[in-house]
Amino acid sequence: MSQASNPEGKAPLEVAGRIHSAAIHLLRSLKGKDKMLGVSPAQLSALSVLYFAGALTISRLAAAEGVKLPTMSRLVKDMARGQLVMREKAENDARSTYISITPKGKALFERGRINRLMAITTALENLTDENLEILRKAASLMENAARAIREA
Amino acid sequence: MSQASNPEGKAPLEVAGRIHSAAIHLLRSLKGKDKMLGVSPAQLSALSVLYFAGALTISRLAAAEGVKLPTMSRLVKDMARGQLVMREKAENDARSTYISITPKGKALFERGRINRLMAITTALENLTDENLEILRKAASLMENAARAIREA
DNA sequence: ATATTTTTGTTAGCTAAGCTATTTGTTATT
DNA sequence: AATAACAAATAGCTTAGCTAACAAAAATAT
Repeated sequence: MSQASNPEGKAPLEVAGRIHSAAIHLLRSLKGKDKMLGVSPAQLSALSVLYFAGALTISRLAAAEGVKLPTMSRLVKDMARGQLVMREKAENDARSTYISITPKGKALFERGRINRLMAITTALENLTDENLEILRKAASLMENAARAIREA
Repeated sequence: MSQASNPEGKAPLEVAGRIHSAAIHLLRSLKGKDKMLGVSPAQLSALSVLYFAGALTISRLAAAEGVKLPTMSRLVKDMARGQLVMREKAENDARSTYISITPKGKALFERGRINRLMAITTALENLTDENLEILRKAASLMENAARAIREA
């Protein structure tokens, strides 16, 4: 067992609270940065999945976003109308449609992403390399935790 | 100057991306945990501000949540109908109303908070004390960054 | 003192995003 | 061949966001 004490076992709960709060506050502080893109948060979030994961069926996209299928169906319709994504029939299965991001969608997403990351980067500007390394490691731990929770 | 190299200056941008992504994924993984409370995400989030910050005017509550005043006005109306918050006239200023969380609202919020924190705690269960300490420090750095972004 | 402007909040009316239930077409199972 | 399961779309409802318009109170100017 590599773990150390945790005398009362309350440290993890306290750390959970801090990380939870920090994640909420960080994302809330960024909420305003997407305004000028003229696209909604839900659409931006779906675009992000398509950007990184590539083409997905509507069902899978809905699952990835944690929403129900009809919600994603309409979201895709709206994004397709705005030329942000395109539909492709699956060749195996006539029921499925693959959704992929268009160059226009990609460009828009990248613009928004830069806005957000620049805001964070500026806020991190004066950190030491040690602190940057702490954040890097913490990000990895948080991704693991997120996966564990998702699969629980 | 206490900072070290950052030869290309690209490390902070990369760390920003990782932290941003980790925060999104962590919160998305928790999205489902509030279902059984029977109260909406927007209401839960407003309750959380009232829980920690105490009584606030609707304007200030709206600002804290990053929404416009009419949005919060209606949200408060709905929460008041559900006995989750109560209104109190300000004695100085007849225009203002202070909103505070009720015992019922407090109990509901605490139940939801425990759900979320237990999920995270379970996911963190096998971490070493060193890693817990990394998360604790990272949370603090993220709160600072969030404040810097908010005030930018 | 009075008039004007600013602030606080509400209401109305719109759009977007979430949901469940229903329907249609397609694939898998029996 | 019949039935069950699945993918997607649509309809209809609720909630949450917005702007615009309004009322009342406070602050500021004249």
